[in-house]
Amino acid sequence: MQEGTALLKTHISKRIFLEDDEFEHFLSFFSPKIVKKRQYIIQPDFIPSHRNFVTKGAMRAYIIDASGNEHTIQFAIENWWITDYNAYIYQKPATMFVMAQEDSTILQVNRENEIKLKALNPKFETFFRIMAERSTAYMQRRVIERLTLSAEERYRQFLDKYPLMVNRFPQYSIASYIGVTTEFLSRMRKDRLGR
Amino acid sequence: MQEGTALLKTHISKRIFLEDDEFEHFLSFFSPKIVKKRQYIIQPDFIPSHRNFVTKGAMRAYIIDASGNEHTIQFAIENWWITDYNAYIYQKPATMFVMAQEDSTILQVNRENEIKLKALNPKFETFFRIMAERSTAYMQRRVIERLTLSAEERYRQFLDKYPLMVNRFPQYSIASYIGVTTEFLSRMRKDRLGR
DNA sequence: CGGATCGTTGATCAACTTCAACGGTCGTGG
DNA sequence: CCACGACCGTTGAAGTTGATCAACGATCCG
Repeated sequence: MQEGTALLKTHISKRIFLEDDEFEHFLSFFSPKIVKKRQYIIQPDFIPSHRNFVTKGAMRAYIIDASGNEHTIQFAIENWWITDYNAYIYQKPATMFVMAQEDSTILQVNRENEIKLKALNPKFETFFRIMAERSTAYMQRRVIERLTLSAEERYRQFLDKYPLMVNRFPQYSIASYIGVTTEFLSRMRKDRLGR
Repeated sequence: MQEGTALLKTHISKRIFLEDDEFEHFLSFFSPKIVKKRQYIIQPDFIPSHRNFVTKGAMRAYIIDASGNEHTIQFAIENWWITDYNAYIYQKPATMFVMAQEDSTILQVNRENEIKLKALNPKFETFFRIMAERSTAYMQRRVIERLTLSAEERYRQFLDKYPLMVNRFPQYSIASYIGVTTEFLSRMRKDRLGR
């Protein structure tokens, strides 16, 4: 078994129960890939072929808007999935960049294999259903936070929820994730937070 | 067959293929409910027992934040699902209100029946997986819009995407959905939009 | 008819952005 | 192994966007 599959196995077993041979079958559809820091696995205008599970390192998905500003959509470190979700699901050209923030290793399924997996075993289908449900819930929480909290509160929540992310991603990317400019985050940290 | 199930049947058949008896089986887990204007089907602190499919009328999910301001999380008219997603999925106390904006009719599944359905037939599981995947994609688009667009652009997009919603929900609820105050939306409409 | 509900308008204010400049650090090539 | 440039965070000053508060008018419905 490849390096890193142990992490994915644990990840899966927290969501569904699989027999050993089912695990092996499931994992056989994934292939490992090494990505060097600053290298891209998804770029705008190309259809993203894979859903990616990070087994080592740190990756980041972001968009560049009409005025050239960068907005972080998602962070991913070990045990997180990352892709341009819309583009991957509907197999349309990506609008995001997904970039390695550190030298990383990921496990990839491509869209065809994912579809095969879902058809192969109802448990696999269940796994993807649970993932999607939780993602929806997660994204909805993010929408709610954006509607109801101030910039400072959003930053505090971020520190609280993702303490492991804080030191592995540049500050400007965290600023753009919570929806403020680098400068303003810098000022908040200086004026209002004890760090 | 109950009134309204025809809508749900069409809705399902756009996502998965079912035989007639499977349809009937699926639909037998749902029950219709009539909700009068201004009546609530979900309230904070109560665990939401149902996922709701609107067959007639209009419903709205919103949150009241710490300073007493209302924020619309979701609109639903005919053929839309609505619930407090986080609370329903994890069976925790709701944080949202879900209210009928017009006299409405909905079809309800409760959590236990939904779980039974998923276990009963892999196709049913697939249906819920597809719903969840699309919801994730949808919510992610909303996050991206909020990060990259101005208030005016968000309102224009709303008009563009949900022309049917505009006349069925009060303006302040649309304002809070796109993340501005009623007053500011009113001014935008006056100053900058031809209506 | 009368109150609730909703949208509008004006004046002022706060949150956050923009632009420009600077300083530190880190990694890479010569 | 040093120097230089990229990268990143910080700071200041001024500008915008959108919020807040208060008042008013219209409409709808019972």
